[in-house]
Amino acid sequence: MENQVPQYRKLYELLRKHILTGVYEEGSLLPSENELCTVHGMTRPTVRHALDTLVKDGLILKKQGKGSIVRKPPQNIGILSIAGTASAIGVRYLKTDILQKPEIRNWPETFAFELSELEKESGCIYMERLRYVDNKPVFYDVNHLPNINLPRFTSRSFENKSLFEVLRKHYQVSILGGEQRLKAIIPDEQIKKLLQLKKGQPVLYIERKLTTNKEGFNIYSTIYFNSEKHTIFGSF
Amino acid sequence: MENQVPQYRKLYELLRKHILTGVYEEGSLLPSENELCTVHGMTRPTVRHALDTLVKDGLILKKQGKGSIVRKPPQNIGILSIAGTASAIGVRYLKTDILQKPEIRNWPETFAFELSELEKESGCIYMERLRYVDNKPVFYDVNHLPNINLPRFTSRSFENKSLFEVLRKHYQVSILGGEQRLKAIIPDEQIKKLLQLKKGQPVLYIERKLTTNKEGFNIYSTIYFNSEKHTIFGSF
DNA sequence: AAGAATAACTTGTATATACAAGTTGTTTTC
DNA sequence: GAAAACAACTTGTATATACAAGTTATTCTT
Repeated sequence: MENQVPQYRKLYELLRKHILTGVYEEGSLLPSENELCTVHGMTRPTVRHALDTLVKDGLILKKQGKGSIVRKPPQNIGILSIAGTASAIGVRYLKTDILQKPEIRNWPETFAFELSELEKESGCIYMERLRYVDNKPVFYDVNHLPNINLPRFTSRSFENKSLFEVLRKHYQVSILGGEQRLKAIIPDEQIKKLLQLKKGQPVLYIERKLTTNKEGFNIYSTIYFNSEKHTIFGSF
Repeated sequence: MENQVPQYRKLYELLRKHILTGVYEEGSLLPSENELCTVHGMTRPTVRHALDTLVKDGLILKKQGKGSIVRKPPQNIGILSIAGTASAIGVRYLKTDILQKPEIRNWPETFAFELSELEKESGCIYMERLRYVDNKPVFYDVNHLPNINLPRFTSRSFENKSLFEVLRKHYQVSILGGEQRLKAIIPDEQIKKLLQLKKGQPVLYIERKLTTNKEGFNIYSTIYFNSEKHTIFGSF
């Protein structure tokens, strides 16, 4: 009754947290499968299920006879973490301004992607963010998601958490994949102002649709990215 | 002795082939797990392992109580097929000009990526291509690959074959993954001329490193893309 | 001391089984 | 005839077990 979260999932979440918070260092070994079994009171298939999920996330790398090697991040969803051309460290100190708190709206008249009936009916949650590296704006994103089964979502704080993290943690929504289109454009005045661009400086323009484990629940984002001092980085 | 390929892998390969060749249509259901068990003489965990791999590939989508839905693929490597904003059909009629036939050179002094010792020693093969959609140039790429064990490579024709196809077919080199960095830039005069750009039109600039199944064999590309009428499209 | 064999670990593959939970069509009930 | 109950499917989770295969450190042999 009370135990709707499966065991392998719990172990996965725990290990994931420990990897990301640095309990296990990059390059070191996770406890062996048998150890994890005895410690957490489960059998090997269950433990392996959890580890498989971590492998899929790219957080560990398994080697037969050796163990599970902690791999810290690319942590990209598809393409999309920011790598500073000088140092990639700055990423972790990314600050976020919420320009528009999540609010319920109608879908825009013209939309870059096609919506399902369910999505159309549900209405959409809209939010805008401006993100800073070294106190300079580099990343402006506009997000649309369907208003399906997300209790209290509009009152949550996203200040320093990623949107994905909130969805994963509180609503068990995980990103399965997606598609995106990229262009180089000369931005309009509004974008130019927001990103504090120099005259003639082009921006990366990205339209994305992310599919999730919840049927009919997709996340739509439009991104404007100042690539003067940073680049969009992706590994695959 | 002779049976080094695991059963789940065989089943995976078989189902994969059947999905890609159209034995199962998009949206239809795969045989149930129990059916697959009896047909192929294995147990459910083994069958499920095979199906898990297909899910990871994005070739099927499982639904509890329902079955495994065939999902045909985008099947891109990372980002990088071109989708015309008007019609994506034009892609197939992409023409290629070889501006610089493959030739052996030294590695550039400054290079966007770090090279291994092996790669440095081997020298590099260099080639440039300009690619057209509807007889207009949209895509200019500069490629560097290490000169490791590629007999007769510099004398091959790449006119209408993809570089990857030649590598795969003739040298058993397959792409495992890679990383890339993207920017929006204002191009210099040379690029502007090559891509026949209007004044002030920015281009997408991409640096890529592709890793292959051959240890120490990576492919490095620099791409300039005119995104006025087309977009870079990727799914993941 | 150097190399070969071994033992003790690790993950990989596979079987056999059980019940939970979601979906769908059929049967029963009203 | 319509709604509720049921049965028969589907995939999801989990246990218990066994052996194969790769890695590493130790022990034995030379």
